[in-house]
Amino acid sequence: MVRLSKKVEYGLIAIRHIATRARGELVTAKEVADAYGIPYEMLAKVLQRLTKAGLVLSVQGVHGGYMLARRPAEIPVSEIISAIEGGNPGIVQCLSDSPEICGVASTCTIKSPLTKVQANIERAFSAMMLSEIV
Amino acid sequence: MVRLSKKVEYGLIAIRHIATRARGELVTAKEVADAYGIPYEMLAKVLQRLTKAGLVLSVQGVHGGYMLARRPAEIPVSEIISAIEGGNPGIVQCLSDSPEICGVASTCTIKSPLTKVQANIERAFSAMMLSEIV
DNA sequence: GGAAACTCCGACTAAAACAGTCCTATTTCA
DNA sequence: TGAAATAGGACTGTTTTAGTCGGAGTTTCC
Repeated sequence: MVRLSKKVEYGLIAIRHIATRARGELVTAKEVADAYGIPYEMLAKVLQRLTKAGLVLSVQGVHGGYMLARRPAEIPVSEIISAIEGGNPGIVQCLSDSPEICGVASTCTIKSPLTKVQANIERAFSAMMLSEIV
Repeated sequence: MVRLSKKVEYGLIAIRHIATRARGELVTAKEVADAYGIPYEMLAKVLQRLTKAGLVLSVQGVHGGYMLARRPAEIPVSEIISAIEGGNPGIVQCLSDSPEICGVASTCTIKSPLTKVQANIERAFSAMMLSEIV
């Protein structure tokens, strides 16, 4: 029906793992990759995106690693997902950010009803905080 | 965030179009394709799947076409989607029908929390009936 | 009975997205 | 300086998606 990408899956596992640690403690990408059998380079890139989005903080150098930027109760799952996936493509092309290149645009009849469904889905992800999955 | 395929989009447009007609009146795939600028052969295949799933009835022959098998208020959008997309692949591979080939399966920590989110999404689609989008 | 109009069906191709890999900086610390 | 870590670009193979093609089966009309 709907499907999250592997990257999102990995990202959720990783950020949850980080969340289980004491606040301020650093966790390396390698540790997470080893713990769950996730390809290291893939995971590294996912964590970089989470860093860019301001969800986790990174420390470079030999004793570096990642830590949460906020408390788990303040991080909605929806934000994790959109940080990894990039934009916010709608449930249907029509509903995405990008201007209408829908093809059926002018005659599209299902756009407005689907807006409601989309809002429901987003609410489902927004309502769930990281703290709920640790 | 989540995205429906073009086929689903076309299917929704088509079945909605059919639903606007008088009960029992036949609508051809060509009519729908022309009306919305949808590739004919693609739409035909989508309608075939809807037929197989028992959502619409098809009549062959020169004055054939499609009509709804039930009243719009009795057709949930979720059923339309899964009729077109086939199985019901979960929000994450772990949650799909197929037995675990997840890779991280044994150590996967996010599976159970996501089950709730998935249930919410399915509810969002199940709650909306075809009659609500005509 | 034959042609036309339509549905039905499966195989095929092209393009895009996804998952994963590789390689190289850059930063930090011992 | 070298090891360990993040940062990030480029690349490849696989899968999914969108769309096409060709043909077969049905019904209706003449």
